[in-house]
Amino acid sequence: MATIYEVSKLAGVSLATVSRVMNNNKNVSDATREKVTLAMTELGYRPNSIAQSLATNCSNSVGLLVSELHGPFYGPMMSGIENSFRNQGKHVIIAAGHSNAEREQQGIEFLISRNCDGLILHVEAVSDDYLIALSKGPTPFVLLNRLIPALADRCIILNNRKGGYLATQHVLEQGHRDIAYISGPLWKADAKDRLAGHKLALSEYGSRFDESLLYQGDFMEDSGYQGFLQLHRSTTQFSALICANDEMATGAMIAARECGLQLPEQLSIMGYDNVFFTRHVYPPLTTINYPINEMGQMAANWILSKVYNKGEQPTHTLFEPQLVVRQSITKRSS
Amino acid sequence: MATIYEVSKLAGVSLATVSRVMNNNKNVSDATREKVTLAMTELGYRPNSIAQSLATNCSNSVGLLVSELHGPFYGPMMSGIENSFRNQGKHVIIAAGHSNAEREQQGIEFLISRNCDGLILHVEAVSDDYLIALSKGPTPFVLLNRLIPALADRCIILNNRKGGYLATQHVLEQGHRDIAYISGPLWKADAKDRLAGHKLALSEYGSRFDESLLYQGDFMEDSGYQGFLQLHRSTTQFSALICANDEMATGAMIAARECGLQLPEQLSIMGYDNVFFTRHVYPPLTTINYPINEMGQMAANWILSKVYNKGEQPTHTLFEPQLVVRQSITKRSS
DNA sequence: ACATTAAATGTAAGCGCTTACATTTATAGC
DNA sequence: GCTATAAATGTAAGCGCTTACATTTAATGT
Repeated sequence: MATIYEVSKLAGVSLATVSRVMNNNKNVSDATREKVTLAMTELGYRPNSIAQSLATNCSNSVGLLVSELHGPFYGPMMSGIENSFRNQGKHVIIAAGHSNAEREQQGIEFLISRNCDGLILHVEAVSDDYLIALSKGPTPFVLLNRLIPALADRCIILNNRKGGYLATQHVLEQGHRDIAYISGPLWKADAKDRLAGHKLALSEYGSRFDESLLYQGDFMEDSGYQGFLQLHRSTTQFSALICANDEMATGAMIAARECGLQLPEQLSIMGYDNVFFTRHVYPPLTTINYPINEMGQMAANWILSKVYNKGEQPTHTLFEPQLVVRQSITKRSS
Repeated sequence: MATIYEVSKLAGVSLATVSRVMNNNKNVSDATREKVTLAMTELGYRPNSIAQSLATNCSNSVGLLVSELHGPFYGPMMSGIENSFRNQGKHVIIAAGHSNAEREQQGIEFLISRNCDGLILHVEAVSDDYLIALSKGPTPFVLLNRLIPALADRCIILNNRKGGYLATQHVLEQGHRDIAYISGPLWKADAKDRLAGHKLALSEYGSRFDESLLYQGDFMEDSGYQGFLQLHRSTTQFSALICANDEMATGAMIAARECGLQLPEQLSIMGYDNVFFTRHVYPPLTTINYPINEMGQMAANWILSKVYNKGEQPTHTLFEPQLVVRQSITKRSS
């Protein structure tokens, strides 16, 4: 691999000049710029980005930590992010945190030790305090889907309470009154917020919240399955089931069908997230849209502007959910 | 950020010694090793990986190019890969190629210019010749899901012909004789191989292949939808439909249902890939398992062994598909 | 006690770039 | 034609590490 030195020799100029044309410095005459460019192509020269990073103290890389690399939720998020970065010449280094405090922390440290200029973090297990301490460090980061009041300006979140409200409102308006709910793990803020929205809608419509109709899941498919089974066994009847995310809704659908229920006739089911496969389950799942792709892009923007002084300042950090009506909720004529 | 220099000063040793303890060089007395370690923790020292890379000419990063970051197929692949690498201290830089020759090439060049030590490529559009030329270059790479005879030793692939055969065999054994087929784009080797397997099974069972029952899709959902519509309009009848991947099968299911067909009673549908959501569509899709996660790990192994001399040599590069029976194929009692 | 050898440590030259500063060359004003 | 100023180019000192080689120190044999 040719180095800048060989280019300078071939072009008959100094190292500095070659560096200048590489960095589009204005102080180079057209003639020499031409000479240098020629020499570069002749040698098939490519700048060594490592050396550049060392000299400039900027690695042009941003770290992205997500819980899982697979799964319907993270894909679109990473897509939005990679896209924004690549055409700015930044690259993204990925790591998975597996919703586990230790591994999340390892991931973050790994990314930092990799000299990332900035971090985009989708972490669930690590504590607020840890993150606050991290924010005192030299590596800037944004948080996706997590609100820490002390770090509010770097949190890009969804209005989960509103989403929870929207979901329940829709179910209520279709005439359902006996509504079961499978939540996420309630130590996670988003799970809590969604449930809060649910309760709010209930009370606004003069329905009271029934503890025996609540099952706490873990956002994974199987807990939706288990949740339905448990709810179904209990004595309290319900005509609709709201799940705090789509995977659990899917699990619940499978369980319901196994229990002989006709869907959606005998049970209406509601999801949350609007993950791509919700269109494909049967019946197509009514759900709440989570604009994760856009939020990913916004996170990328944040980094681009705060770390690299490129692009516009991110304008909003609070995104709004939307109801997506499909066919898993039927009207209940009472 | 503390540098090696400050550590050496605090510990009262030379730079070289500090470097030695960092790299676990045996020629350091326990006493000084202790001193240095102490100084490091006291200063909160972290080696600058950029500087290390420059000095060693090894970036400890491997580039991963996939068609899309989202989608059910790539997630598990990336998962397998990231996992293998991280606990070896390597990091993965991702880029998306979007099944488009130009963007794939850009992605590869981007990754190379980023000084990746090795590349894992899932490319579809770029030519064999380009890849062969690339293989003469200094950056080693493995190919995932693509066979180039001249580069066979670095191709990790699935026996797609066999998979195609298995799919059709199963359908035939359930008694179906009139079988429609929605293929992938036939310029792609995998699409071609799957179709070849289909034809082979057909002929082995004394059934002939009917051109009018073939529709060429593009592996995306909508082409399954369109494909079914076109096939359905034509005069030739069929009791089963085999799709060259799960997304198209899903699209076809939707179309079939829209045409008033009862699934699976009036039409059996077969997928390919065993993407995670196939369990969730209705009826659950019978399909062919593509062990993409394992193949990703194998690719990672390849890099680990060839580039970093770590881990065992990858043993096999040809993976075998397997039939996954669910409920989308019914027995045809003729 | 001394030479011989091995182990531990230090010295200094890179790795391929950027950039402040110095120097040279061109441009303009008189 | 000569100075004042701006533009173009060059010089050289880093950036934070690694590593070949040189040097010092400790261990061993006699």
